[in-house]
Amino acid sequence: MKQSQIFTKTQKENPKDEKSINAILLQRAGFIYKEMAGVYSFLPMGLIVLNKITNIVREEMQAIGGQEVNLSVLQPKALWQKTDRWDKGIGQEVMYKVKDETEVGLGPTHEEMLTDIIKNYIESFDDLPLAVFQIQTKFRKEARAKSGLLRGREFLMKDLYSFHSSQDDFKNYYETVKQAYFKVFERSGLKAIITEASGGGFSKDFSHEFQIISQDGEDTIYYCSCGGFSQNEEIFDKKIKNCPVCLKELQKAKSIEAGNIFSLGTKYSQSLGAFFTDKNGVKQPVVMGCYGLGISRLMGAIVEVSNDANGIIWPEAVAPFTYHLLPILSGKKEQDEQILEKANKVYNDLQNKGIAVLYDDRNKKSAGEKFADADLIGCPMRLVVSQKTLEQNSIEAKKRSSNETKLIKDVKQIS
RNA sequence: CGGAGUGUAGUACAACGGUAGUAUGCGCGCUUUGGGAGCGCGUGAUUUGGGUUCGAUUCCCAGCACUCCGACCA
Repeated sequence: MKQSQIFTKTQKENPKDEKSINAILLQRAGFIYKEMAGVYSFLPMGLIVLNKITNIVREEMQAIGGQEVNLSVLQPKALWQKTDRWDKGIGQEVMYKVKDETEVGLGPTHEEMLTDIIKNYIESFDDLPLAVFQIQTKFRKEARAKSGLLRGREFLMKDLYSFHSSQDDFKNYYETVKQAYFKVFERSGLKAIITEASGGGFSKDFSHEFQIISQDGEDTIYYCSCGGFSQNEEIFDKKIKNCPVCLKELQKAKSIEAGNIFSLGTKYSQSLGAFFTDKNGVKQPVVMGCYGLGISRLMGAIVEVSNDANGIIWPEAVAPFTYHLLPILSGKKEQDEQILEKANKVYNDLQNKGIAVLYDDRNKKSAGEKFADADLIGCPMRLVVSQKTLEQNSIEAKKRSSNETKLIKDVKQIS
């Protein structure tokens, strides 16, 4: 991609009225555009990143047998009344409602809708288990949207629901999902701490959050570095001082809840009539689990934990481009032609290899501005072609995360 | 939803109740090119509605918007 062709531009100044790092850097670098509090549009580079995270999540959900669907955003009122959530709880507090000829809600979550669908197809124990997920924009009327992508009123979320014929089968699948979540975070370049949380009336054994430690997080967790213990402040007994596993002193930290998984039991299957016939011919309610993961929030969290004074430092797996190629001109016509010829060749070589590269072909821009933009945008590797590198018949390479530069002879060395 | 703060060029900031200014961006010209380059010319703004006043960007009231703190967050 040629930088001159992208319709976004970087901004030198921090936006007024934004305090959180992710909101400041993502807007300055041109990844997102703020429409309202908690509502952002994704611009070309922002969408590339969002799609990369989406694909990681999709692959891991498919790997554990999840079948992808796309449920409607518009939700019928009658369905939510069956679970008594239209006038109470989430339906009353956070669902946007639209009243025209009929009244409908904009989906904040999809237990009702999906349970209502699957009950038409699940009849026998033979039809279970089943795991269904979607990656979709959710709407929630947050009383206080804040911190850029960390808490929005419109956001991209993956929601997986599982359906089982027994509690034991659910338990096994719950463990499988846990491992899949760890893979998602690891692939996204994040360290997530699995944390026990309040179970919404169910056992805390089956309610876990995946927390990413960050000062801008809204949650507080008590955890041990050994990985054996972590609890959300909501349920933490303050008398506990040491890790029950390794006996080390517990630590307290602010954190971002990037995902949560929990048991639903038979609450929705009973109220919506999702039953199956067991081996003995007895009618039983389907046992359910629910597993959420905020994809746009994850993008914000990555920026929160991976940045420096000059900008974003994208982990390679989610970076908008792997390489940022900068020709630095000399002002002398003959040399500049050589510099551009070399840079063009490097660009074409990388493109031909299928490697994502952002080429800063804005030749009116000064060297300083190009470097500053490269740091702000945060591609993992920077390549420079200049008079200096030409004299040594080489290209300069530098990792965004490091200050060291090295000269390489050819792009073959860097793939 | 309660509390506090802030609304001025695309962006970031100034302006005693009396001609709205600076920086940056953008356009043109020339000079520049390894960390947001220089000079010249040009472009471009007071959140909305009331009120006080001879006169309001400025003071008062209300709305709207944004940020922060709190409550809330299946």
